[in-house]
Amino acid sequence: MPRYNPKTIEPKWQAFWEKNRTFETSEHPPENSTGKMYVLDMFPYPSGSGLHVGHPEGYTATDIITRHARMQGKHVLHPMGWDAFGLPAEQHAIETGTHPRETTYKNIDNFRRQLQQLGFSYDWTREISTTDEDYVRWTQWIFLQLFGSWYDPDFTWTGPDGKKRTGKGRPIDDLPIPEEIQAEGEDAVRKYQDENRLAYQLEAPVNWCPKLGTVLANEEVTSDGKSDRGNHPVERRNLRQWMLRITSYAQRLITELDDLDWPESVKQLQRNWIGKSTGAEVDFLIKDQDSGISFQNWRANRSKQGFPKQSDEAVLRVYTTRPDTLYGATYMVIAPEHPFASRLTTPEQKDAVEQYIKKTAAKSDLDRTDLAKEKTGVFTGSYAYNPVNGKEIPIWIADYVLLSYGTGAIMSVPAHDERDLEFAQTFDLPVIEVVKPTDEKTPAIGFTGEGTAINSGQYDGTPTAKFKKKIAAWLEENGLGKQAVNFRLRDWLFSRQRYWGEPFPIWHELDEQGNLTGKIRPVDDSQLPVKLPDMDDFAPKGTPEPPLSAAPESWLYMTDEKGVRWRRETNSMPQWAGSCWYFLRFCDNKNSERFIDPEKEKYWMPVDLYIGGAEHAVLHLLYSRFWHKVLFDLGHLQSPEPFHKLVNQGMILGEAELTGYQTVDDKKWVSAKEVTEQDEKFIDKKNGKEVVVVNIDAEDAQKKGSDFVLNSDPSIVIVSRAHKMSKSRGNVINPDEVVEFYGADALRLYEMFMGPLEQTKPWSMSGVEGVYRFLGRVWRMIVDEKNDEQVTLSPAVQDVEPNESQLRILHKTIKAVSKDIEKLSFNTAISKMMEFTNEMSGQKTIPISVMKDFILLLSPFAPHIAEELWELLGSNESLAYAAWPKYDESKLTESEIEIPVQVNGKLRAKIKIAVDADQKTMEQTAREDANVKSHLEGKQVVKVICIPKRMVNFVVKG
RNA sequence: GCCGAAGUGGCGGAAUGGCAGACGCGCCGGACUCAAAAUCCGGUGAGGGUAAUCCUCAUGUGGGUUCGAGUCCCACCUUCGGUACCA
Repeated sequence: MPRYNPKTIEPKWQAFWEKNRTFETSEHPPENSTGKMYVLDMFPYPSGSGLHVGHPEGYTATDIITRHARMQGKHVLHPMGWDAFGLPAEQHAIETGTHPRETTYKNIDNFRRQLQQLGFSYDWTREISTTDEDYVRWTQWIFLQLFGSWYDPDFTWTGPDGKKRTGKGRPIDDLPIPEEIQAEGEDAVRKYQDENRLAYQLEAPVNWCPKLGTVLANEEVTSDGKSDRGNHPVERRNLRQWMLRITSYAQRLITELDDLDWPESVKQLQRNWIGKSTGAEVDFLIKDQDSGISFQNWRANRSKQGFPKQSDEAVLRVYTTRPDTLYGATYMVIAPEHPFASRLTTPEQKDAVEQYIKKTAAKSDLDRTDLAKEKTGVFTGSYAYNPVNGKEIPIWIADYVLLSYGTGAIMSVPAHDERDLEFAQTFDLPVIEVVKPTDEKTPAIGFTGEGTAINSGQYDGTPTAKFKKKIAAWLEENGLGKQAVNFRLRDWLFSRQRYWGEPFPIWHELDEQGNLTGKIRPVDDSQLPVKLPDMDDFAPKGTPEPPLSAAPESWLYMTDEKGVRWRRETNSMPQWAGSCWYFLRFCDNKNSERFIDPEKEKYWMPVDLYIGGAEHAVLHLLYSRFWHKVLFDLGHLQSPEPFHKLVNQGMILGEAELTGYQTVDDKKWVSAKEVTEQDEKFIDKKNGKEVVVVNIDAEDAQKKGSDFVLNSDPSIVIVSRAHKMSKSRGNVINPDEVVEFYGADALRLYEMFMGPLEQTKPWSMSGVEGVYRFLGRVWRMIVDEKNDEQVTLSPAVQDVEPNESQLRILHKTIKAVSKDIEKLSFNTAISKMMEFTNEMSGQKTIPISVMKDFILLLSPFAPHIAEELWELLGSNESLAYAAWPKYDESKLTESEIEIPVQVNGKLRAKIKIAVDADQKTMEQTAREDANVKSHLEGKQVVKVICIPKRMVNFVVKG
């Protein structure tokens, strides 16, 4: 069997690695270790459809890095596991009656098989699944850490990393209890504590998806108000939910991004998601006929007493980023859910307001945002005083103001805010310009940038930036406002109404009637994990009541030592929970005492390289960082951040397709230039009629200018595009089939050769064929194909000293491949190895030593063929820990090199010169070239630029 | 609208400010073969030219900096991804 046959080689070496436990990470670093290296893939959700070609892309990249690192003497940790809770398994269970556990573990087996046949060097003894009871135990334990803590924003401390921070998550017992609450008794204290926990319950409007039978986090709802999974409609409902106080960590989540080696675009995405804004909170006195507080008295009072921490009933507190526009505030708006809404409504306005609130409450997020761009609202009948000038301004209710941001109330400055202007125009409210743009041509109304103040009393003429500072000081001095920071980030809605997730380790107290008293207590650590009860029916009931509420009584209830009945929390945790800390468990996956041994955490963390899809740029990566910081604050971890270096692999699209458009009835071609997309339909712009998409064979099309056109009618432009792989499009590539046909090495190599790791790129089966042929050439370079019986060395491969040019190409390749691996530039590394092979294959004698080094270079990319050839070249040990070849700079230099000669920057000749030729010689040699001569003829040489080893350029005139 | 990434042959892509198109695919020609597959060798940006180690043009568009720009600067266009009343 002389032909390159991955089908025999690959299983052979996979079995070898398993038997010899080649890739198990030793407890202790190897002798002469050059340090630890933790390389991690984003672990997959083991779906029923198996591995997708997108998975091996990142996994091959990390595999190359780790194999290379081992050969450099690094102590490598490279694990794999499963993010196995989640909707699809449960959905499948509902449809087929199979228990999600069964489906999940079956899918895991399939995924593991698929990954193993790709030859990844994972340490499988560290495999974990988020659904393992041992793992769930610690996920629940971490939840209890959150439950048992509060955030002290003023606490200044220095962490184990030596950095000084302000703000810390601390044990709930350390929470100072205000005297007035202490005085109210034990229940009040407990309630106060509960309200301050990092994990707390809240009655809140949530995204309820009837179809999925669950509430969703904001992040799981698309911008058009559909569920991220399944694209079902989502509506708003008030439900009791568990929330995690991620907003407390907002500032640190922004600040501590700085030291991470992440793509700047991902950092920016997180910053935008957290959305910090600075401005001021300002109190507006409500004009109140009953109390009769006059504006003057209030102002005088405030000057004395200052700005209260909590706003009182007499005022409406707003948040603004533009306190410099206070003089332009002509009305106020509160959110429909604002607690003052009904109180501010006058009897005459009562009907209108009630109707409006009802209407907006029924609106889905979809209606409240995108489609309904026109502003709606209703006047409350009440007024407030503008604190800067005492003017009475009306208070409106409108749903363009959100209760969940800032204070849920705004001052409207229609002249300088797009939304306010639109609203003012709709309801005919006054508009006062208070900022003059620096550019004369720009109209002041609608100008939202910075300029100079007008119509602002004594501040007229002040530039915006300066004005902001001045007015902030003035507000503070007069007790009317203070500087404030707001974040777009909301607390994390952490509960789901689903069966297949981690149960909360929480008990709710019941009174004698069986109603919740509001008192809760955590399950004791020693009782963890709270296992999922065995149930036959886990289907959502279409009501917010979770499936677990139908669990067996023995699971659901307990009676404590005092005879009090308790009921378990029946919500479950979201899928994100398990992925928030799995990288920690990999370091110490069998520890039964702790979630991770502190020494191991100190040794392995942070993850040195983390590769995964860009779709997790905010959610998973933000949640993980949040949990990590909480555990860090509580002293359980020494690393403040989980992932040091992050790389996003690009998406792999289907093969490029040519498509054209035809009329529905008579199948006439319509040029793509005439077609536009509307609501997922394609319309002929000329007549508004629908056209259908038709696939076109590559042979029937040609390129014309920048377009592709039909051969039969070049006036018809067609579209060439690669699309996302999807079942409906039928362009999904199954890795199993690729392996079956070309082998794992070819698949790995191809995925790396396609282009830069981070780039989106289309699949091409003939590209796979190309790298497969390359592996065949490598095989034939070393193996005697004429020998049909067994694998023997090609007669050309001999134990001889390499000549100078062989050494040069070898060392050039070692240098380039080594550098490219470090840069994660795998596509160019492979092309360098192709060049090497092209050059060496033809040679009469090929030194074994050169081949050995080359095989080592190839091994991280195509490990199976490399091991096979390594063995053939005379080794009886795996190459997995062989020393990575080193290049010798002195072997690279050539005595004579070719350099370009330019005249006025245009290439005119190439000359051969000694590598160490001085500038004079270079110029001399260049001038002697016939073509250069002809271009210099009759011209005046103004300047000669000679760059040694590079080029010569003559600058001429005339 | 805002934020981010990217525009280079028929295609995927390569190029510390210094020979544009490495490497691969595809295509064309040749060798081997009775023939085919496989393999090997050569060619392949466009246009001009009898030919050359020749000339012109060419990295989305228009300007600029520079002896020299795919690469740096300014403006614009297009595509893709994310996000959207956040005061």
